[in-house]
Amino acid sequence: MKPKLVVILGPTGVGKSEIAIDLAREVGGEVVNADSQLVYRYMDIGTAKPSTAARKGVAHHLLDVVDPDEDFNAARYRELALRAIADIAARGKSAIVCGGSGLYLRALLQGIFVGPGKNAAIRNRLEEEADASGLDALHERLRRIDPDAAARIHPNDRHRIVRALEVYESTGKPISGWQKDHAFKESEFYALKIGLNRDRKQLYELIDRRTDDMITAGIVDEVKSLTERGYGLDLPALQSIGYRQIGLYVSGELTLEEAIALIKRDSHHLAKRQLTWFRADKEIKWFDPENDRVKIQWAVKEFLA
RNA sequence: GGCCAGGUAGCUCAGUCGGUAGAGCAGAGGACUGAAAAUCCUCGUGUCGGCGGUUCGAUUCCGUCCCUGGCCA
Repeated sequence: MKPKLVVILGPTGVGKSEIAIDLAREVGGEVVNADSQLVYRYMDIGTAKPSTAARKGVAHHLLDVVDPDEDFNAARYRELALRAIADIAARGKSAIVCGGSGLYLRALLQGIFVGPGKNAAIRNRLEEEADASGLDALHERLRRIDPDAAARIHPNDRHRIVRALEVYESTGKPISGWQKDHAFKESEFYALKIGLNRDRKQLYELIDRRTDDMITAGIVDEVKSLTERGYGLDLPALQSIGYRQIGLYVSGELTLEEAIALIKRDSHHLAKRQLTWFRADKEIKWFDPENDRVKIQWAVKEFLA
């Protein structure tokens, strides 16, 4: 019998945290974060990290586990989440996984290929090559060594071209080979996937309001204090929505109004991308976070019984 | 009130030397295996401000009216 796992997922700003915390109180559970930005310390306002007050009485895992300049990724997430879930089970409690990062959720539930991790030396060299001789040249090289991957990766998709070449160069085995071996076969959990969604227009309005609240709550000071701690604005963690735009404001390249408008726009885009990812997963049961609270509770209690 | 510049896609604007129009942004859909809040792909008919005139044919030229902005009174 596989261990049971409750998963709360959905687009940014839809109200996942609140529902997860309520459920945790209701069933005596603990929350495991599944959001790629909430793992970073000192990044609270811009990530809409649930406050300690909101979390009161409910244990949370995988929040604030790395510094903003540390490497973090889906494989590492999987390891830490598996450990947290095992600990929760050992305590006789229910784990409630909550977050909106589709890849992290998939890595947790179905694994991720166990190949080479990031190789900074190779990656940096490939990036330089891309700048010097163009992305097309790299995609062409990929086509020669790994036609399967090249067929699936668009010639403009810089991240994936670089990653695929990185994997090949560090192991001599093409990434498509690693992926075929893994293929997301085994799901080691029996998961109840609860998707939260609401009317798109309403969702965007909520995101806009939340963005204005972030300004009031002091996201500008948060970004300044991050740079004062020595974290560069070019770090991947600080290139995420909110931090990137406020960073441009702080460095004088945008007005505050422009930065706010861009945060709203980019958050809409993010929400849309998240929904595209989740829509493809037919195991998800969808609910309206406002009107279906009771239904969600029933579903979870029935699942855990 | 006069003069000037405009009124074209939800927004900002381009364009048609007369043959009914196209970019960016917004918006929508999609991809996603160690950066994923990242990276990338696809999708453009709208009385071309209203009415009249010239013309085989007007969004384009002419007249007139309305609206917006600027300058002058």
